[in-house]
Amino acid sequence: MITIKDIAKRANVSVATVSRVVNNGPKVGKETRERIKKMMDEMGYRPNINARALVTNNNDTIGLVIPEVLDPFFAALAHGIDEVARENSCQLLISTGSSDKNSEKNAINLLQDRRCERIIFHSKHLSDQELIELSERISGLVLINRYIEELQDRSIWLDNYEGGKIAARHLMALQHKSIAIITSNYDLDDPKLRLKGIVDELRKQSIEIEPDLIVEQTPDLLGGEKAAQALVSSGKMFSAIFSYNDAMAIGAISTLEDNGFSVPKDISIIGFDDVLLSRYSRPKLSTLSYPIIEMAKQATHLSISLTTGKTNYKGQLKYLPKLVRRESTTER
Amino acid sequence: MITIKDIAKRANVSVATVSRVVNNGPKVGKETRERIKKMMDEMGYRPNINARALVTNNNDTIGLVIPEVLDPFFAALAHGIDEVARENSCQLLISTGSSDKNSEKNAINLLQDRRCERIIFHSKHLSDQELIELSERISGLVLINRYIEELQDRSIWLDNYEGGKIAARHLMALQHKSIAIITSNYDLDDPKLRLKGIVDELRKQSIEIEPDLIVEQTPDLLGGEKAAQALVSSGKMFSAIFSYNDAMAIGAISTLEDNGFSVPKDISIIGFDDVLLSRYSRPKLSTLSYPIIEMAKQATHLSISLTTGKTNYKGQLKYLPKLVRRESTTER
DNA sequence: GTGAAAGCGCTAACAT
DNA sequence: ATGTTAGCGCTTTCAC
Repeated sequence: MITIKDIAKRANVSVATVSRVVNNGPKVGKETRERIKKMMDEMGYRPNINARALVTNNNDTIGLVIPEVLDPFFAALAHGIDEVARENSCQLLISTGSSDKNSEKNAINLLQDRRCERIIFHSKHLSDQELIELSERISGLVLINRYIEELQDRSIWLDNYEGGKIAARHLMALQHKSIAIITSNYDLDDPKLRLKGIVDELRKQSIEIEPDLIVEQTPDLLGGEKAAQALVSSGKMFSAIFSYNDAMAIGAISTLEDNGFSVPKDISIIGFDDVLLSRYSRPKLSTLSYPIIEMAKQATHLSISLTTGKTNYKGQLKYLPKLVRRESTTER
Repeated sequence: MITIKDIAKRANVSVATVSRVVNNGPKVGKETRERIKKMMDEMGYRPNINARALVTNNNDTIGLVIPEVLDPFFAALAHGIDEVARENSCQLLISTGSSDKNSEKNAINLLQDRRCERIIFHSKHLSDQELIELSERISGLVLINRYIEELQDRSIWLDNYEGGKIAARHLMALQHKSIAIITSNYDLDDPKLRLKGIVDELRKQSIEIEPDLIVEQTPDLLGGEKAAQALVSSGKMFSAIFSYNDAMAIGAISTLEDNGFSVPKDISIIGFDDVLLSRYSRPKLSTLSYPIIEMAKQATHLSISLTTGKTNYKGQLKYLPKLVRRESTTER
């Protein structure tokens, strides 16, 4: 590998000068600059990022902590970050495995080992306090999908509670009175808030949800199938389902139809997230939008502005889901 | 940030000794080792990977070059790599944007700048020769979804041609004689090979595909919709569709049903890839499996074994798609 | 078993 | 405008 020294020698200048042209620094003669530049790509010089990082403590990397990359939701999140990162010539470094407290700590540690100053953290297991402490040590730390008051200008989040309410209003407007709920069995804020939102809003109209009609499962396709199976087997009546997310909703539809129920004729169902596929499911899924890509992009801008001293981020911090009405919900 | 020096000072030993215990090196007294270890996590010491990388030229990173991370296929690829990488305490570094020759070069350069020795490369635009040259400079370079004879023990690939043939046999077994094809409009080997496979196999039974019934589109949901629209508008008759991938197939189903055609009653359709969602589409999609996660994992093992001197990789290199028969294909 | 010291490739004072 | 030099934090000979 050819280094800055090789260039310096070949060009009869000092390494300092070469370094200056590499970094587009000032104080170097126009002629020299051109000469060195030419030499650099003749010799195929590529700066060693590790060496640079060692001295600057910045390696133009943006870290992302998520549970995994296979879930389309997280893939979308990663995608949004990647796009903005590239615009700012940063590379995306993914640290997966944030499925419990320890793995979250571990994931963030790995990023710190790399002296990664910019981190988008999808944390669901660390305490507020722990995150506050982390934020003091990591200047570019941004939380996504989580709101902490003390860190409110570093939190990009969606109002899940309001989302639940919006779904409730939609279902009530369609005259549904007996509503089942398929929710996640993970002990997290998101499902709780969505659930609370719908329950609170229904209660305003004196509609109560039967406890038997609230079923918990893993928040994925398979979980949706199982949940729907449980609902069907219970023998209870209901005309609509609120699903924690689209994946569960699509899984549920699959099971419902297999059991002879037509969606939405017999049962309406509304999802949450508006993943790409909800537009292509049969029937097309009514859902609540979760503008995760946009949020991810903003998080990245925020993180970058945090680390470049310009604390001039004026973007949005809180997002609201929007009702996306398609075919899976209809009048009772 | 606390460094190796701080530990050394505090423990009254030299940095060399500390370095040895960090790396579990030999030649350090049992008692000293314990003492230093204890001190390290008391003080919360974390080695600086950049510094280490500078001297060892290895930063325990595994690079991945793909066009983007949003596509579920590439997300799955990334996921497989990530899993094996983590088992080997490597971090996944994603370099996206390999959508043309220049961006592929650029993506791989960025990884090289980071002195990343292990790279899984999904290359569709660089020439065989260019890749061969690259492989000489990057000891852990592995190609995925591409076969190059000279690099055959570093290529993990799927036999697309055979895949086309398998689909053809399936459709013929169901008595279909007039078959339409929805393929990708990207100038790549994969669509060409799949197309050639099906055409060759049909021809064996003297079935020719009408040129009007071969339509090219972007290989995604929207492309599938447009392609199906074109097919429907053409007014030509056909009883089955071979789709380049599942995304297009699902998009096509959407359009077909919107136009009053029932799948598979009126028209059978077979996809390619067996993405997670094909199991949950309505009707469930018949398709050809593309074991991309498994392939990605093997690619990672291969890359790691390439860089650790043990060239003892004895895993699979070539993969065959398998017919996954579900509901979207039926007898004519 | 342990330490001293050189050096990885680069940046950033500080000279000139 | 250009050069000299001292590190950045670590690994790795080579001595002892």
